[in-house]
Amino acid sequence: MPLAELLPVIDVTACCAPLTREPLDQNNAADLARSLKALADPARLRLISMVAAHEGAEACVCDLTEPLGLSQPTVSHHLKVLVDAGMLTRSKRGTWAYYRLVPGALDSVARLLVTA
Amino acid sequence: MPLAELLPVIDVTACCAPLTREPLDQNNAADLARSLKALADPARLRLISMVAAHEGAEACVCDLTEPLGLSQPTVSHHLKVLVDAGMLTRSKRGTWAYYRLVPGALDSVARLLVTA
DNA sequence: CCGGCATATCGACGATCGTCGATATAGCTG
DNA sequence: CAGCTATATCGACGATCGTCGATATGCCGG
Repeated sequence: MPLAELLPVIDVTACCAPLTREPLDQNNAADLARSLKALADPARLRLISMVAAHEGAEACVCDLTEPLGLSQPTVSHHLKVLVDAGMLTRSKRGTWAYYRLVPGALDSVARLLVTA
Repeated sequence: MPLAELLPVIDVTACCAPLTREPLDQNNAADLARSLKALADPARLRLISMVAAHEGAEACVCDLTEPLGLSQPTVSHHLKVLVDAGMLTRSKRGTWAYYRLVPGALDSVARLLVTA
């Protein structure tokens, strides 16, 4: 299963009950797994937290490459994975591409995991 | 990075602030990524929800193989991944191995994702 | 002690991932 | 227009993953 098969941008918001509430069917399991897979990488987690922490709650690739310690193509790749997963938005202004958290995206995933 | 490098059983409970609160350092990012990676598979998500939904909140491999539609070795493998990640416990009684949710394990992960 | 069952481990396979350097694209500056 | 800079895409590589069938382990009933 490729990280985000064909469709770009998953709507993480639209889903079901927490996974401990009732048995997950195959489709819901695949959707949630896709979201989790996008998050399940140290570089991407750090990117998310760096974007959130950056002034104005947005950051461009140039802000992220050096502190992350990975090459520019790799950073762009991870950002694309996060955008395709619906976790970040990309807005290009001039030469720069600015990334922001999608409000509620992380929370939707968290809500599906929580047991209470 | 192998799914759970050498140490069995991660203590998911002991960690830091939500990832949007402050920038994650490399170690915390790696730990959280390891937990998420364990969850980021449709079969494993369904196993968790099936265990939670099963009577007595526990289930043995024999209960899970057929509804999941995967071979017995594959199911055992996924269960081991979840045990090593600290999400499930295994207790052997006679010929059977019973798996249970670790209370709070999913919630700890969820707490790290939430932005509010 | 033997046969059968439940489970775990092993070894293999094809598929996917994370990373990089090289290159393409696009916008700004002069 | 020419050159620079920021970013994205491409193609490749080694590593990891999910799956399976075959086999090992461990337990129970006769």
